[in-house]
Amino acid sequence: MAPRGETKERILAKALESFSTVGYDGTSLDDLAESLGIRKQTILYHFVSKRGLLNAVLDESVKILTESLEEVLASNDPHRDRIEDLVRSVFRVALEQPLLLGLLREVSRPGSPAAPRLKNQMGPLMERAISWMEGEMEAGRMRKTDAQLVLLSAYSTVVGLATEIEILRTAGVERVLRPSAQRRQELLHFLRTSLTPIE
Amino acid sequence: MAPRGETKERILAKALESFSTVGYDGTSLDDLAESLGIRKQTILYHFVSKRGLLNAVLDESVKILTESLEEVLASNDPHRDRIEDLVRSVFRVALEQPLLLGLLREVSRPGSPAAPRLKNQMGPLMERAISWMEGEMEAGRMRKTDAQLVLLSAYSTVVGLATEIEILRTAGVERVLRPSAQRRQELLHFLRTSLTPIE
DNA sequence: ACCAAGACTTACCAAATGGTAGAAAAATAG
DNA sequence: CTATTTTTCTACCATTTGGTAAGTCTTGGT
Repeated sequence: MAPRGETKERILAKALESFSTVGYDGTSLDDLAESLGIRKQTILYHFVSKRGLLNAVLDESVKILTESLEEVLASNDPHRDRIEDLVRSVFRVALEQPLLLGLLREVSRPGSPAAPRLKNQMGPLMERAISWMEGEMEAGRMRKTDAQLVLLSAYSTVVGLATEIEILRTAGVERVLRPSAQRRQELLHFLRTSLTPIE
Repeated sequence: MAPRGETKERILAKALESFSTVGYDGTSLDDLAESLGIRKQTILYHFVSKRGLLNAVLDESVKILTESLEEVLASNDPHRDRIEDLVRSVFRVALEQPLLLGLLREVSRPGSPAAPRLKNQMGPLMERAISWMEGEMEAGRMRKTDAQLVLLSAYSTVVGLATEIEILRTAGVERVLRPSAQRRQELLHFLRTSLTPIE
């Protein structure tokens, strides 16, 4: 029928959407299939089980995120502001693929079935980021703090911006969603002032 | 049997545990009942439906959190460091009732059935916190930034510390969990350096 | 033309889910 | 002790769930 892997990718896309909004348990294969105009067994054919589908979606998402960050971490150009590059990069992903961060949020819950898989895949990346930060601190280009805490804080903030905004939207004042560019600028400022060493 | 509302509270406690770890959809009333040595219908008797149970658990949790914060926000003592008090207060809750923050995280997902209820309950508190911060900024006691962003960032960080640590535990280096007191100190430092105005 | 492999479907199913109806047991009031 | 109310249980049930088995249809190679 569909000659190429077109169906498979359509399933992956819809699955990402569903997992990241209603969660893993909240996603029914039947509903997913129906929303695709497809029979459930087609899904099971491509991905052996529901768990298999989650794994596939997760793998794809982590890959995108990793590639985006790896690029920044790899460059050694001392003229560029690495922190700014990182924030920009993550923000770009968050804006282009907000569902992707939603999935991360969903899957990084302690009780999630895919939590260990996520650990394995994100582990090396985290390790690199942390050791890079610690290197910067050693060299005096960054104020000495708990690298992991800063990382967790920034990560949580961005994920929060991408997902949890919903709550604040009506909870806070009326107009809440500042242009994301401005938001990014302010997060950047926030991070920089607490990270740049005192001259 | 149990003469007082003892059973009801036992149910609430276990429900909080379950909701905050495996999520709402991941929680089965049968399992919950079994883990309590009770029949499912007893749960349905006290709380009309599963959703009713979630609402009850949520109400209780928000109440605890609100009381803890309200106390700090209310005091007008200019000699005390309000930020420090806030961080301490939230950390105390996070340490004593980590499940409570897990529930918040679960329920604050956009697609959650209890999201609107959470909005309504947390709304006023958020509003107060934000307007307080903006007041501080006006008075020059706090550097001018996006109050909501800072709030979201701090909130996400603490929730992250309470729940998402799991990922970093094995992902990052071996020993990761610094004593929470130290963690709190570093978050405090992190916040203060980016919030105190330049003299 | 034929056949093997891939893609997708229909037909089922056992288990689990949230929920209803009503009986039994326990606590309490008189 | 009896009547009543509160609490808990047994017995069911309709629906949904993820998954299996086996078929049909399509496509591409020879």
